[in-house]
Amino acid sequence: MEHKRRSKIIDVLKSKSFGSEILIKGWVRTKRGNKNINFIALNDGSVIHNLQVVVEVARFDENLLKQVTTGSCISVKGTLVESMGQGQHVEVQAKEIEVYGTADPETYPLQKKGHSLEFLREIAHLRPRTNTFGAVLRIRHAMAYGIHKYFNDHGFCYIHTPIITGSDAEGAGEMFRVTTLDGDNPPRLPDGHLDYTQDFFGKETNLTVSGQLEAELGAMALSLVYTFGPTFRAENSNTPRHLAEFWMIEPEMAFYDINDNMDLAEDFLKFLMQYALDHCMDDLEFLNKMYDNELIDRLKSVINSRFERLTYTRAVEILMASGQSWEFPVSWGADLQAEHERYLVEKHFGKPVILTDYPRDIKAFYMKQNEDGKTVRGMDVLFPKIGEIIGGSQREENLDALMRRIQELHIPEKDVWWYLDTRKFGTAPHAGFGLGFERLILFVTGMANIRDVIPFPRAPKNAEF
RNA sequence: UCCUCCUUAGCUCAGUUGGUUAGAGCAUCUGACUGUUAAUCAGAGGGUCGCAAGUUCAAGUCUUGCAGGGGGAGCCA
Repeated sequence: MEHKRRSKIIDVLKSKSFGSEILIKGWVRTKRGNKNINFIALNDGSVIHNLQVVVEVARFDENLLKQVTTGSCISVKGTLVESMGQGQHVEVQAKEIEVYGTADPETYPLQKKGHSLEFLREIAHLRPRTNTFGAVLRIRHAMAYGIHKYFNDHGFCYIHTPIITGSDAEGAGEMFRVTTLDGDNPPRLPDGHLDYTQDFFGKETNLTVSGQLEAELGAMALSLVYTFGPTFRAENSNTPRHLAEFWMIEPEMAFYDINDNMDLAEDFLKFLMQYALDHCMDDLEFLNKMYDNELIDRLKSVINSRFERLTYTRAVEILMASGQSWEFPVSWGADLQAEHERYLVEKHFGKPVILTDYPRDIKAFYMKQNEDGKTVRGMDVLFPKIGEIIGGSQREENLDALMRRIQELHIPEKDVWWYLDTRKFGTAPHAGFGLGFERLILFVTGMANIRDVIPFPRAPKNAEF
């Protein structure tokens, strides 16, 4: 029995083997034509472009062709030919068509005409079949691969940190509880509190808000490590830049100080932008045309710019001298507001900015304390359009200094004894940062809402699909 | 969570100072057309105006509450 292998449309479109027999499979985007000839635009997700299938109506059963509608899935055997029409170089002259799955045109939600992104969010199970989400998902894949490639090529070891954590000391926000206790009738202690000793892990557990503390443990053995996994925040954040479930990349490097950390962050981001330009140009051109006319120029400009590095203190001086009127006043010691960051990145410098040496009271306990007693060696990378894309720091490796901070902030020592042990046994200067994967994808795709760069977004009041 | 705007046909929207039978484009269906490119042309079908209550002779339109969504802010990645 003859068995022919399916060709991917991305390869067919590049092929010049005119006259050869090929087999293609995919989903119908549109069908048009007249009673003599039909044109089917077929897409299999391998590339944003469709392959045109030419159907001589007389050669096929009428009922078969009736089933070929927008959204249906078909298999086509035919001859690869040079296109007689405009708009494409190659097309397939159909000889056999098999319908795998019909799609009732009366009820299939996707039309050949464009849909709003808001509507597509309501049909997230079908939106990968659109040009936009095909492009976003291919870019998202390329960025995930590029991240692993970058770290692998630079001698980093990929560490899998736990999704379920028994520590609530990470201090990165509200957590989702993980439990097998009976929600209707949970065991309670005499004082009324839940009795977690009867829970699955014998203690209170949550979904992770960061893999950083565990990544630091890895860096204290393997020197260069990174995590890349899901992260969960139970914050009631309703913005185009926040998700309850998102993916984060967290490299952690022994023997790096904050300047090494900044060098890595800048080089890493530029590598990823270049990787997108090198491997996703078809998709970027589509997004550039449909959503953001400056997208490709912006990616190139980031690659070619030197990120501006300055201290928080210097940034405050610039903001106070700017003559701008702020909704929130600028003062040393207060966290910078979105409007302040945007001014620095988009107006004052016109390129990515890395702010360092923040007041210690507005930053996490693990950041390396400076000699001035007021600031810590934190760093935030601020990007145009999306704001903070990376947050990181040199870590406090001195046990006494770290202990003082933990006591000041009333962090229970019993929860972080294992973290403190790294400072007790062979401590080393080290640094790291966290990159929000979806924020990276936002920047690289030019999409405006973070719910449109993850297949199935999780956000307050939204866990469908 | 706060501020603000929105919710009318499958989709995107219009709907006047409250007034009789709620409109358009696209999509869908039927027909026409010998190579189309978001094909084109002609015709047809398609609505509990987000949900609930209230004001009024009369509510898509005004008021209140609730739900969902967009934008901005906070929290952050």
